Amino acid sequence: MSIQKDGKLNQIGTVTADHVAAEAGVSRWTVNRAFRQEASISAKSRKKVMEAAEKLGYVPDLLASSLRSERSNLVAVLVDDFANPHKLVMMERLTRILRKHGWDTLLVNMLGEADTSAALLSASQRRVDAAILIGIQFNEEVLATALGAQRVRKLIIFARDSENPNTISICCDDVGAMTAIADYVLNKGYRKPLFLAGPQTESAHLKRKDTFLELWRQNRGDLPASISVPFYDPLLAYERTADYLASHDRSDYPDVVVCENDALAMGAIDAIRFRFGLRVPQDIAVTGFDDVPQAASPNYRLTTYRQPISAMAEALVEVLKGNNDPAHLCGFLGEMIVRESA
Amino acid sequence: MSIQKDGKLNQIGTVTADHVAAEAGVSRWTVNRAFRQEASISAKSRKKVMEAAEKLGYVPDLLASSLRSERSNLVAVLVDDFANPHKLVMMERLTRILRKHGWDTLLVNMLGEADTSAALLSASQRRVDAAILIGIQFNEEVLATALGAQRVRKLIIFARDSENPNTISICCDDVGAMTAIADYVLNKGYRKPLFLAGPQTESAHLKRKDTFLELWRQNRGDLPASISVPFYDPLLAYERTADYLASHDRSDYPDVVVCENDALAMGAIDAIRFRFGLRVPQDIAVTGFDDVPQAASPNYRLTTYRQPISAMAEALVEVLKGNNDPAHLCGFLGEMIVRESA
DNA sequence: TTGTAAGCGTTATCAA
DNA sequence: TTGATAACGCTTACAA
Repeated sequence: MSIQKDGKLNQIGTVTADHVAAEAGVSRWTVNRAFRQEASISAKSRKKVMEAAEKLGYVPDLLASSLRSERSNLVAVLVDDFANPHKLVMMERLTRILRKHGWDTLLVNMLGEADTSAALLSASQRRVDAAILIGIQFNEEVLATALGAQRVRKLIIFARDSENPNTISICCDDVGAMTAIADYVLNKGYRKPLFLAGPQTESAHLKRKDTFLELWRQNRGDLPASISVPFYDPLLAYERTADYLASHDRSDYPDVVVCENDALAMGAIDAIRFRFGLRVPQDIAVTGFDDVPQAASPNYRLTTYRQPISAMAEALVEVLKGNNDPAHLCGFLGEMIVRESA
Repeated sequence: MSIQKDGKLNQIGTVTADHVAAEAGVSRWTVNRAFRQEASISAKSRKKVMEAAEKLGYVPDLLASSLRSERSNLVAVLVDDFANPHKLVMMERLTRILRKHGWDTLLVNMLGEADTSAALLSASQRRVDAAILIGIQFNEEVLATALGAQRVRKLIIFARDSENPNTISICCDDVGAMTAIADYVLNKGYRKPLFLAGPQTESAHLKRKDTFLELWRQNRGDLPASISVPFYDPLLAYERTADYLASHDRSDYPDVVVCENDALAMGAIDAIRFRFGLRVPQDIAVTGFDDVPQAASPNYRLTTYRQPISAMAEALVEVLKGNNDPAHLCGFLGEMIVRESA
């Protein structure tokens, strides 16, 4: 593919900065400078270098670059919950925006809580600039231990709030969001909500349930009922909702089920309709959270809340660049998406 | 964190093989050998090294390793279609199985057909052992050009069939799969199928539509109608199906809609139900392909076909290891998943 | 089985 | 603005 200095054909066709330097009649370091924005280099030199690079098909080797420098321009995204379609949305946004700003993404499938340490190890062995957790099962304690042992430069919890002082959380304001939902539900005249929550783990968590219950109590005086499932799985939500309804008298049914996210909301809707033959929203209304693509389907027409994922991803980039004060990154506000389910 | 040879505190706390070597009283190369399975090293030396490594918190640096050797144990997965939930299933399987065998995954968000080249460039700059395409929009021509220019060692098309001789396709046998579906539909007594296909692009494609139509013609003598949408998007499938039904007399309605995948099938079901008030399967039946998690929901209860993704991913690993004959990798057979939609 | 020399392609640092 | 030296941490090849 390309000829090396010694004339030998290189196995993977590598063209190095030295080749370009020889072609352009400059030094290797000038070639390097031509490929960075901030470098002090004359326009003329840069032009010469770029033409030579184009001609030879040179691109900088990010591996070698990462080895010598303190940056790899690589981040790891750790995911442990591929059942929730919202993960797909987050991955799409994160990878797109990270790539736009020059970062590549290492996708690490965390096989469970016990795998946290191994997953972080994988990331650290590639010298990622940061590890981003968009999972749910990681345990704060395991995390702290793993973090101490591994040389992960930054640990970012995305779309979730962590108590761990060594991590940076980027998430939306759960109080603000739940206030929007509670206001909507109240204004629509619902009076008997049931809260359907996800895993009640000790890991970085969502304050949505407690926030909603407290807001409701402040407004109406009574504390709504709540149920939960161990995973954000629509089928579990289906079963749990069905159990709840089956164990209550029709007169004790909620008039609205407020769900911690869309995955749960869709399961709840299915149960209300297919297990009890009731109508949504006429008999029981349902609200979600996330606005996954399926929420818009004619089946669900889900009233939900959309987090500003793109803005959150942009903030993450600022953190990577070191431009952001990590203290104020959990105040993002989204918007109510009103459809027909409530 | 750790002390270097020169006594300086290393910024990122790096413990190198040299540190471990000093601690264990062996050479750096013995440390290296201790960390590989095939190396010729005495059990005693290995034990000494491993204890020292444990004590110092040493792990090999994959970046430095990749730089010198011909392998990076890193593969890129290029995705351009985050709307289809089946992508989430494939990513979960691929990352899990790759990681099990020692490969890390670079997730590259291909922003469109025109981005093929840039996406492959990203991958090549990290020296991936292979680039795996699970997208749909890449163009054969662009691919060929990009492939020539970039130093990607292997290009693997996953779950899709490519004509490009320089790529390796790993996919299921579309003829076998469509035969199973056609047989099922015929045996159930349906006589007027409509085929709902995805993008009819020139890129690596699915032969499902042509195969089904031909099988049907051979069996019944008539050629079924077919329609298509430009993306695998349920909402587009909804609109297209609705258009088709609206422009036909009730007596000309199909008795079954055979869909190229589940995403389209779910859109079709929504249209049949919510736009025309018809029942599935009593008025019009629907079949899918992929068996995405949502296909099992009480809403859809979709009769579909499940590809053996895990087996395909294992085959991919064999290709990476160089153990497989790339000639016979499109013969995977899945299984019919029979539910109530047809 | 173990050790030595050389080098992977880039960048930090300093000198010109 | 440009060039030179040394190093990043590891692995290939070969020698002991």
